[in-house]
Amino acid sequence: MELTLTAKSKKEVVSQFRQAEIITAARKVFAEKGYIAATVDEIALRANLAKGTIYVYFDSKEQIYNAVMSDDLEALRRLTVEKIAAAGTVFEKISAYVNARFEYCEQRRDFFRIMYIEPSGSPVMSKAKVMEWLREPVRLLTEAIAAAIATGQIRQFPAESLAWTVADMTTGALQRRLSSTPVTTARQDSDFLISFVNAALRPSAS
Amino acid sequence: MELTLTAKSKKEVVSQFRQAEIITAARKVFAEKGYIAATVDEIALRANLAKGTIYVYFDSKEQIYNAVMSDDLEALRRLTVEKIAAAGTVFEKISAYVNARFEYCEQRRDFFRIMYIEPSGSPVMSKAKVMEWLREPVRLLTEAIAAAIATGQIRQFPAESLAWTVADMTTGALQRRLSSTPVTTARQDSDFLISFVNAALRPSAS
Amino acid sequence: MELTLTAKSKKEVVSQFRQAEIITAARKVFAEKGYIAATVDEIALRANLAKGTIYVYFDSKEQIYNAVMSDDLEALRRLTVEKIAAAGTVFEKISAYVNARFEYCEQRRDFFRIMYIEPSGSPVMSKAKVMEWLREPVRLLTEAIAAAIATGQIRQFPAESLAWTVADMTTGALQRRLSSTPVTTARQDSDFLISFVNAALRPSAS
Amino acid sequence: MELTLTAKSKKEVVSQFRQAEIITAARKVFAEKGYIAATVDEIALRANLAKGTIYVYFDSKEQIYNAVMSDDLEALRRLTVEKIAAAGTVFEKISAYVNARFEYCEQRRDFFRIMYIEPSGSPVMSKAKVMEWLREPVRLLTEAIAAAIATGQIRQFPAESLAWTVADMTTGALQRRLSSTPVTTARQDSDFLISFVNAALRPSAS
DNA sequence: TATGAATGAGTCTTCATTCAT
DNA sequence: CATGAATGAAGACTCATTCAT
Repeated sequence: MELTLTAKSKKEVVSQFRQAEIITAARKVFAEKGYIAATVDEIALRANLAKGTIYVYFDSKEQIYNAVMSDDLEALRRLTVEKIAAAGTVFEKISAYVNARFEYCEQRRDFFRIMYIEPSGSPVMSKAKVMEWLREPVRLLTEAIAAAIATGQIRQFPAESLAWTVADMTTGALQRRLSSTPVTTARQDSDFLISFVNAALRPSAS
Repeated sequence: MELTLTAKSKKEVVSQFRQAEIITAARKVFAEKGYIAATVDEIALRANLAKGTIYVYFDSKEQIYNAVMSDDLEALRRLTVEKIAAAGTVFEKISAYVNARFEYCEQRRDFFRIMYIEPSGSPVMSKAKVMEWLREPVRLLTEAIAAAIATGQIRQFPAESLAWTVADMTTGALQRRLSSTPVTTARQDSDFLISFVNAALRPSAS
Repeated sequence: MELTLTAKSKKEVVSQFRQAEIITAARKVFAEKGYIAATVDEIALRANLAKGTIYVYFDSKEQIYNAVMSDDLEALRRLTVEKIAAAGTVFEKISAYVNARFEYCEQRRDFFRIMYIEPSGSPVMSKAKVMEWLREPVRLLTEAIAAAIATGQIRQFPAESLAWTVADMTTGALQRRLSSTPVTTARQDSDFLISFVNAALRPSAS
Repeated sequence: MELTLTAKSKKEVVSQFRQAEIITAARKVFAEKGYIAATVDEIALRANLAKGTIYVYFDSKEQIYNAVMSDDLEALRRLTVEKIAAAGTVFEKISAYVNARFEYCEQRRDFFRIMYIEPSGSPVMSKAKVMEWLREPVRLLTEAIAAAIATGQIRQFPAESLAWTVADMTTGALQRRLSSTPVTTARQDSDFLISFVNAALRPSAS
């Protein structure tokens, strides 16, 4: 019994290890080439596996892509949500969102490249899922903003639009950092964004 | 004499018409599929032409893509630049930028889809050109902002970062409108963006 | 009546003129590219005609090729046959063959290029015809040689093999002159061939 | 250990076998159609492989062509050079050249068909190489002839022209045997050529 | 007659996926 | 499980030929 169990576990461990290896290799390739131009051959090469082996762990190129995305999207979602939840004021929550994005981008350039640069040619099914993943932090932001508006802490703006705008500004800044050699530090960029939003939010001095 | 002239003109007109037809068809296909996944076959199909005919007017798929992009990028650039130039104050100039973008997006959804969604796999040469095209309006914005800061009209922010952020916010808003059925009107979105930026720029009441 | 006749003649003249123009252009293109790689487009270009016009005078690319070949093969055949007939002794006849070839090659490099370099991909039907055209001069040579052998003027060799060998030597020499910049003059080459054959033919001093 | 070695060898053997199969099939197709008219499809068909499989072993049609040519040209060159080197007198060396050509042609009709019939459209790079390959035996012949002339063994002729003429005669004879059903045996043809050359070379009985 | 735009069959090449070992 | 050879469906591009003007 135990033997079998152990054997199974071992297999599973190995299996998970392989999957992770493949995902890591695939992430790089997708980031460089985009979904369509990426070849399973190259993913296999970078994973130091034979092409056939890839198909032992994944059914299709699309499935690999989805695995890559789920992996990172989930991590990014969790990180962002946690940071936002941990923050106190709206200002801190917005700050938390921006910083979480910048941090994760620093660690996971490849993933961000896929996210921000990936074509419509990528598997469509996941698009909805992707949106869902990204939406949650914005929802948290929206709620915090709505509450702050209600208590007059900040100026009256449509809460959801505002939350999305914070997201857009962040995305834009990161995207620009990824597509060309940045002339400013990441810290400068995030600080600017935060102070800019803060300036806009401060209630008008009536 | 006139006959010859007319004849020549007619041919040229037909030729230009065909090119335009192909560009229109290609724009749709590129918007839907991205550069790599788009097939010349489908472009031909949508233009109601045989595949071979496409190659009478363009040398390659890449050339079609470049034609599509140049066409729209130049129009967008001109429109934006003109509107900004015509505007008086910084606030009006920012407003002009946002509105120009929203307007053009309204007319040219397909083009915006290509712009915002286009993969890394697209022809590289044009990428640099594209950047150049997009950069100019931001440069104008940057200059106006820098001047306004110098005269104390608006709060002190890094001018270029600010200009790009305006662009990012606009892009983000449009992108979201394109990828899902929007719940707000375009007018509401652009108005929000403008008032948000204005709020941030107003010099602190010290 | 006469009017009609004249009109017809004029048409025919023009038609023949056009055909000749096309053949001339085609000869050059076939010589440079070979049958398959040659395009009707380029033939039209060189003939200063529209592509469609080519098809007014010829039914197909193959027919153009055949016209080119017939044209030159017939001229070459006639020239060679006449020179051989005009010559007196075997030695002179052989000399005539070699010289006719060298001369014609000098004037019609393009044709020779097609002849000697043309692929198996060229229209097969004509191949047999081509052979027929080339065979006649060799037949004359064979007869002259056979007669000379019978009278003991020259050494005993299989007459037909000998005649073909003279043709081969000539062909080979011309071919080499065509494919690289020759270091010897045409005259030196032909003189050598003739003296070589003469040396071989002289009856053994028994 | 041995197992591994054997395994590896087996794969390599299979791989080499496949390459050879493809080359063999390609040789036939190229011989029949010429480089341009030959299709990869047909090569695959004749090799009993799918088209895609061809591209597992070769990168392009051109590469296949080069492989075919290198293969045979090198073998032909070596055979000829060896036979000439092994021969003693000039007469024997010439005889060796002719016989080597005839023998190889007997075994490798397809190759000779490509060689003698190949169009101008074939890959250009190899053309120079081909010439180089063919030149060496002629060089050996030239040297032997020059030496024999110097010692008065044979009549005075320009050595290089003479060597090329021997080559031309041989080529011509083989070409004719290939393009139509020969009425003479190969032996008769080669014997004739050799005796013909010998007759020409014998110093004049002064 | 002359034209050249339009056509579509045919070519090389790539690559996701399968399967025998 | 791991492999990588084999496959064949697709895609970009070419060009001989046709046909409306």
